[in-house]
Amino acid sequence: MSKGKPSIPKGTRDFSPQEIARRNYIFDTIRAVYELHGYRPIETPAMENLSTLMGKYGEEGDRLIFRILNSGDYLSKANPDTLARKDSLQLSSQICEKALRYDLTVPFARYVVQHQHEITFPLKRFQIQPVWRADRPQKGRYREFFQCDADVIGSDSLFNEYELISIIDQVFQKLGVSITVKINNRKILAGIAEYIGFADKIIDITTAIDKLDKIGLDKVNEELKERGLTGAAVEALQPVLLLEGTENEKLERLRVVLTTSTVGLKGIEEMEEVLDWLANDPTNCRVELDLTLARGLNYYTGAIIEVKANDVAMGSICGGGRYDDLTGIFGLPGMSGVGISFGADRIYDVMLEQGLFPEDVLTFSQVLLVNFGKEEQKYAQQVLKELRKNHIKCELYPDDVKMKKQMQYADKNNIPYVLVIGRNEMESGMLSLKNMKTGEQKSLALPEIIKELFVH
RNA sequence: GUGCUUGUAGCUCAGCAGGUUAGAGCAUCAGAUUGUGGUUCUGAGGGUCGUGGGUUCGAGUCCCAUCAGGCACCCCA
Repeated sequence: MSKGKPSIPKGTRDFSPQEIARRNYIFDTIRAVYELHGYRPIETPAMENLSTLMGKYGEEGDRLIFRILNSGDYLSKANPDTLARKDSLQLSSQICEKALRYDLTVPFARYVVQHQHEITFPLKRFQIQPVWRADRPQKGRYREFFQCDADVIGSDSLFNEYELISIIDQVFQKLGVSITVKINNRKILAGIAEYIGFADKIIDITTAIDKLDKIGLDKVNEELKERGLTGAAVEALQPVLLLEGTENEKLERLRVVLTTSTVGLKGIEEMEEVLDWLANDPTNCRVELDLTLARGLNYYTGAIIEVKANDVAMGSICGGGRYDDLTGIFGLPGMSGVGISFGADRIYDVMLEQGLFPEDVLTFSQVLLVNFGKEEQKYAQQVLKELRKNHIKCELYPDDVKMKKQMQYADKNNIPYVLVIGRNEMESGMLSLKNMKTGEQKSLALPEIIKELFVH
């Protein structure tokens, strides 16, 4: 980097018109599907009180929250001891009251509690906004990125799980992304932990077995022992890890293993019901029961959902699950919710890599009017007005420069048509409409031009 | 927080064992073509080789430090 050159923080990005156009295509698709299913939009502030966020994402999560330094003489309020000890973590909680939101789910929980008396439950809401994480950026990982959440809160029905999976299926079908939906249930995982005698170690067990396809069975077993499991427990876990067959076969076998676990059986029941709803309205994509799927923040209590793009090396592009008591921490217990979140930026990367964006999303103006000078421009001004009245996106080249330059402008900006209005055209009223893709040029009166542009 | 890796033009890179005024392609701008773009041809602008120090007669090249990117782990969208 040379000295004076400006830059932006690591892990953040500028979005140029092309990128915005493509990103909007993703947002619009998701939004349309959400709306089709009765979800309603909300937005929450970029910053929350730090106390709202802290402790909701685990120890690691707390570390990754971007804190906002208080304004004014913030050091005077800090505890002198903390300051002297140079205890950054503790100090930051004394001099930072606000933080950038880390996801959309916790702010949503806060929103629900705060607005509980205005809300008619169950509430179906969606939210498309950026979130920030002080993570180390790498492929498919940014410090500022967009999440597209949909949640149903205040309903225990597993129909919601089905509907969200169906939404995932529809969105990716529309976008042309080939995916696999992986589902699991936290209760089944709890049952497994109980079955092997380490109910209290469920987090350790799940984070270890989550890595199965990444590091292999042996390494997972090693890690399980490191995390405090006995050899016998690891041994007992093996048949569960290696389950195969259809979704229903897997569940049948699990039912035998987990026969003594009430939670486990409940999880199996839940899973069966979701699969049942799905059987009545099959998805286009594959929906797979994956017992090694343990992801999901620690507040998930039921279903866990994760979406992987097929044939692309990319982390999950959509995730979700059910949380029975998310609002409990904010003083509203017993409110169950289930939600999903599309990672727009990762979806963007996948689609770009696979060339899935339609060409026409890059078209802003439908037609460019050539500028030949003052007189012609006056005529063109009226044409512009008429086109716009007919909702045709158009623009006039603002300067009287040579035609080549104006044509290049149209070409570079993906403007599919150029309208040439010179002396001849003004006299005859027949304007020259050029199709930039085919190079074909037609001499047409304005009403015909409007008709022509309207179809395309 | 841990490990690995890379810094040369706006972008992608070349620069051969340290040796004259640091190169290419793409992009940009201009001209060939003053009413027709995407192809072609010609030309131009643009670099204190990330920064600081060291070794040397001489450093883009070697050494050290530092800063900044990238990738992987952890965790996650």
